[in-house]
Amino acid sequence: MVTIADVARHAGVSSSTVSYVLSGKRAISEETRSRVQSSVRELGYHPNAGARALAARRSHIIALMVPLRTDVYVPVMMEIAIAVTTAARRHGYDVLLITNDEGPDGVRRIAASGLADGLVLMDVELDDERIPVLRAQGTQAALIGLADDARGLSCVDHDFAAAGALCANHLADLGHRDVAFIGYGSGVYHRHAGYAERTIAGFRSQAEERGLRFLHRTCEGTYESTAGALARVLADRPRTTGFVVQNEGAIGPLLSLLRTSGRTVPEDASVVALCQDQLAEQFAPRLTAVTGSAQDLGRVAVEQIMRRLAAANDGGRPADDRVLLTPVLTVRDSTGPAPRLP
Amino acid sequence: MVTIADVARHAGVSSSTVSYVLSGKRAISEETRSRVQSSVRELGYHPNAGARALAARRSHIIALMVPLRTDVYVPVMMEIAIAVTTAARRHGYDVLLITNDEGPDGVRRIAASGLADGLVLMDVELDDERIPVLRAQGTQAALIGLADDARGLSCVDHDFAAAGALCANHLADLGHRDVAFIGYGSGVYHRHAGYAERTIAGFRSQAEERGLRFLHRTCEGTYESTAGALARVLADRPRTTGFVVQNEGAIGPLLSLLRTSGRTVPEDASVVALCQDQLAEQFAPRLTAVTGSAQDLGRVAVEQIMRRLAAANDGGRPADDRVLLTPVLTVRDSTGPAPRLP
DNA sequence: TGCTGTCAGCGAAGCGTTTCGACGTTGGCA
DNA sequence: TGCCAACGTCGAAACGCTTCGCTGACAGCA
Repeated sequence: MVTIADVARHAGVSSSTVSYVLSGKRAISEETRSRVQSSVRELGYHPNAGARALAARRSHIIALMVPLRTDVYVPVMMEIAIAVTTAARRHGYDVLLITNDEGPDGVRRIAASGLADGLVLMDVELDDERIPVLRAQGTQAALIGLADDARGLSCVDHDFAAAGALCANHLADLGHRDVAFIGYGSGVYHRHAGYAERTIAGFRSQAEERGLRFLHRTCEGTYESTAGALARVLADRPRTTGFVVQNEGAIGPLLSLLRTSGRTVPEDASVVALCQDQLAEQFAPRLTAVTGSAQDLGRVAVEQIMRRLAAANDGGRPADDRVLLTPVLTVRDSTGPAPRLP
Repeated sequence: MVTIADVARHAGVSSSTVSYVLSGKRAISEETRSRVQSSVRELGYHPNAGARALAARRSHIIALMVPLRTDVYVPVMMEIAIAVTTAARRHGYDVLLITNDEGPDGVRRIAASGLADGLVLMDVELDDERIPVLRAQGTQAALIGLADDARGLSCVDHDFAAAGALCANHLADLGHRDVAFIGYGSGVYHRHAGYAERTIAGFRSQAEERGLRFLHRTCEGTYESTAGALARVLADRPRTTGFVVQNEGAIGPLLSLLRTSGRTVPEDASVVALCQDQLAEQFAPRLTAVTGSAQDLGRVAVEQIMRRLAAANDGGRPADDRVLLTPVLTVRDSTGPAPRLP
């Protein structure tokens, strides 16, 4: 194992000088710097992470807490996780993966052991029990998702209300009057997942503003469940011509079911999906969809943590901020003018 | 911050005694043990990770290197990642997430800095350039996937050859004579991804044994690409009645296309998917599918690393092992007896 | 009674960094 | 020419833990 002392000896300087060359925290003559740097390269020196963390009281690790749940679209989670990792590396940080099932104790463990300098929390509930722990430990954290009380924290999320509103507007613009919103399973709403509630709220208020009549139906994302939801919609409002789906698992079934029931998309029924573009492109017809960038979510969360860390290090109190990413509606082949109904 | 010295003072013992209570590496009287343990609880002590790593020369972290690529089914990657994390926690380990784009340098960095005690590599290519680095650094590692030369490493993977064979057998049993294999995009085969090659190989040899005539077509997983692949199959072998799909993105399109072309599944055409059960259940009709457990993959990899770590710690040379998980074929509604063709 | 062995616990020496204060050396300025 | 500040470098003290060797105390045995 190559240590800083080996590098120092090789370069003919003291180990503190090597440390300063590497950290850039003090002025070093150009000549010494380059000599040290070539010794580092030549010996293949990598600072010992444990020793560094101990001495500097910074682990250069941020923890990412991911849900075990699979009722949300998994590729999005993965995309966020990878974006967090990539962004963190750009700041010289590594990412520790923690699962949600460790709960508040997990947060305590990570914070108290100094394993991580900061925490990114995914799948945050409106009233999340990890948040008080975070505050108590004084850990720097960024939430992906919005919490009721985010004092002392940073948040970033898609603007789901705007996304819902975009859907309502688009269908209204096309002349639809009766529309249905096929959402997540009831469990998602019961645990007050912010993204689900905010989407519906945004959709609802815009729908009302535009004079749309609408139904909201929960759906577990299976074929049967989708069939049930659709059947209830058509039973209650046979004249429904516009559909908004916020449940990746329900998209395929919904398209099949509409076809089976003799409705052609987009001539007889329009479908707007709230999902990633990549997924929207996979269906036939391609889906008009509302999306936000999952990567941006991860990237922004990391930047928020880095800002907080820097502020805390300068003795300041990190400013709380709250970023909402604007969603985009991409018109494809699954939406069209409302049909004339008999 | 609570240190081991605080706990020692609180319990009226020396800090080495606290350490021994926590690690169990020396005999401690029952009375002392319980006194220390309650001090630990009362003070909320968590050992400082950096100090522990420095002194014990063990970080209690394993690194997981995940692909950035998205041409493999992402939920499977996530499932593996979560299984690795969960399994590692059961052994008192945490998981560091590294992305593939760091390549061999990433491996070097992690190993040389002592950040992780072991490494789990996903998406291993047959001739992977990270492997020599692993060997050179003497890092304990487990590969998910099979490499050409795995000396000094442990491997675990699905038995893809057996999976391919299962598909061929199933279709042959049902009386199909002309079958098609819709695979991944050509890039996957060009980089010699083991899972893709081994599936085809297993399928091919069993198909030959059973006297099946078959075609292999690559497919990018989009609607167009699937349409192209299917069109070529039907042009070359119009009597094809059996389909094997190993490409999650192609499943939905394939089913739609078969329907559009006037073929009912399973009466006119049978479809076997190589995909997770969860996905297979989402389609209509539900798909007969061949699967292995992604969770087991992660769990086994962690156990392999733990074994290697334990062996290395006892001064021994860790035994290389290579585990192949047996896949399972679940018959659902997408396969049936071959139709009588005119 | 003295010797040996076991058991519990203690003290101190690291582990490899970072960082603070100190110390020559220069150069600029009066 | 003398003084001071800035610069570049060094030495040493942490950082909080693990672990090795040692020491009493006590029991068993001859």
